[in-house]
Amino acid sequence: MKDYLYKVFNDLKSKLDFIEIDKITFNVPNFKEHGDFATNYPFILAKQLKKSPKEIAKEILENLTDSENAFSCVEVAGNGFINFKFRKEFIFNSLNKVLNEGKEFGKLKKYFGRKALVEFVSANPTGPLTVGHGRNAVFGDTIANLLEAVGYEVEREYYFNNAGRQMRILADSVRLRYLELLGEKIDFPDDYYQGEYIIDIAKKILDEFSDKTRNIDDLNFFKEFAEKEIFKGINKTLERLGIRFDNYFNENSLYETGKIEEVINQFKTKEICYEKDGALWLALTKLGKERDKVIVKSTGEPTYRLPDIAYHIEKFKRDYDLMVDIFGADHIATYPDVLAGLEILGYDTRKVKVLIHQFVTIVQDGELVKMSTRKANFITLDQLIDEVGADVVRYFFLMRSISSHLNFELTLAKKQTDENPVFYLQYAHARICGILRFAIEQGKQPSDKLSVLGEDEEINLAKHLLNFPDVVLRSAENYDQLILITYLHELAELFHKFYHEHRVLGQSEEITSARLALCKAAQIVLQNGLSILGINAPERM
RNA sequence: GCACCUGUAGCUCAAUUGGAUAGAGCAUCUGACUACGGAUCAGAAGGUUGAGGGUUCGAAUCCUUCCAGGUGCACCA
Repeated sequence: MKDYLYKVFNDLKSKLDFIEIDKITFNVPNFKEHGDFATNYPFILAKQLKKSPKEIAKEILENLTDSENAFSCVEVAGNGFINFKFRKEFIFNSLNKVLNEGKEFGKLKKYFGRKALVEFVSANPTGPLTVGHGRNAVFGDTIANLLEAVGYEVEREYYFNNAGRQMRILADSVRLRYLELLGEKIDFPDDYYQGEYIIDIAKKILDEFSDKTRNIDDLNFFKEFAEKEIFKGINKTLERLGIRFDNYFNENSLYETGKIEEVINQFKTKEICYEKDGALWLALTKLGKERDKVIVKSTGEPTYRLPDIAYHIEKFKRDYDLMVDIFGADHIATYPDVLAGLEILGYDTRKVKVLIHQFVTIVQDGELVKMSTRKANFITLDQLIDEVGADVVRYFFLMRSISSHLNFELTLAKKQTDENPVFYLQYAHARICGILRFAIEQGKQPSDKLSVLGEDEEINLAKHLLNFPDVVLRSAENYDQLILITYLHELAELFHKFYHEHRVLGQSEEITSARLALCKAAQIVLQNGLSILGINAPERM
């Protein structure tokens, strides 16, 4: 429907030369008396044309040609809105597009031929994924799905660091637990990894090597073993949520291939860094930033900024049109430095999109569940999936805007009742499947003659279904999964209303067939939408 | 102290990015199947959008000053 509106306004350009298509927006009004779509375009033109919005609206209206006879009513309303109402025949005929395209309905070509990289999770292999990583993982995967839906060729990438102090402590934690299992009396340090999973890894070493590795004091052995085990666990958890990565990028490789050194040299050539107190500083104040930042410590080790910059340069070299980074709120202060560094070196940072999500807290029985990684009393993502299942986990992580804190209500998530919002969507789908199963038993078929329909609930549902591609587009372009979620919720609601008011089966042949087709279309859109969210559309519940 | 995020119905959150009368779910109260799944539907009640000021045809949204909560502010990542 929106396509048609843009087409109509495009035709208008030959008559009214002030029309600029990319400045026009159409939206679904809050009140149905205002029609199916409305535009505020006359208001936008008012200043430029020095006329009242109302006059402009009238002028547009007089020149509009409805070539396909799609509108039942077009009118100027309020002080200059233009409202459009579509004929039901146009709506129901358009619905055949949904049925014909099936799984492809909602897949767009707009960004076809462009490459996107989505980097997310990127947790270092020091322990199982936490609930916080869960939000990052599910959101990142959904953004990747959305970009795919609008035509991008998407790669999912996991960036990790398996060097440095953290990993040494991890390795030594495992070593000590292993020795403990061998009966040695160990004084386990407070600032080591306390988690149960460390003991599990130690047990695996014991199983595999018995006491042969007892006297190994090379931490590398323990490090590699632990890393392998932890990654295995992380991937298993992600797999349960339906998340798979195309690439794993090891930060260490940047050192091995001399990329870090390269970046330093480039900064030096640009004369944008200087030495002070034995450290190398990046002169960000020259770019109008508040303060300079250290890129190489006096110990000779780079700070995180350098590898992060080098990593992004590698991404640029791989020639993506879009690079999305997904971080938790704790990274808020770090990425501006990285972007500044890239800009100094002449990279177009508009291709980098940084999405920051706020933290997750677990609420149980109205009380905050306190979590601390050091004490290892955190809830792992795996435990969460055990408790409520993958679909609920995904939905709960997606149902809030990323800029808001997320209270994961465990008590609510566990409920298999109408209080749990994910079931509302899934139930609508299961219900449709029920009807379609029943129809097959009775030998009824959907037809393509939908325009025999005309009840309010049928029209409302049909119109909503046709908006799906536009919702996918808006959702992807705004990196906002909530637009899609809200849409699907409304869709389920409209279907339930329709279902309640009108029976599908047991009507006249042509009505039953047409309603079956409407159900089928609703099923397609629900499936396609849920699939972008990575949530199952069950046939039975 | 500085930067970023948040503040909307009793609770958890929306609001097509500056649009028309601020909407959902839960909780509360009323109602609705001898037929396709009642995990549903219809209705009631619930609001000075944290507070004040400003910008304009028009503000929950933008600017500004406060108030409250969260996160970060290292030669940690």
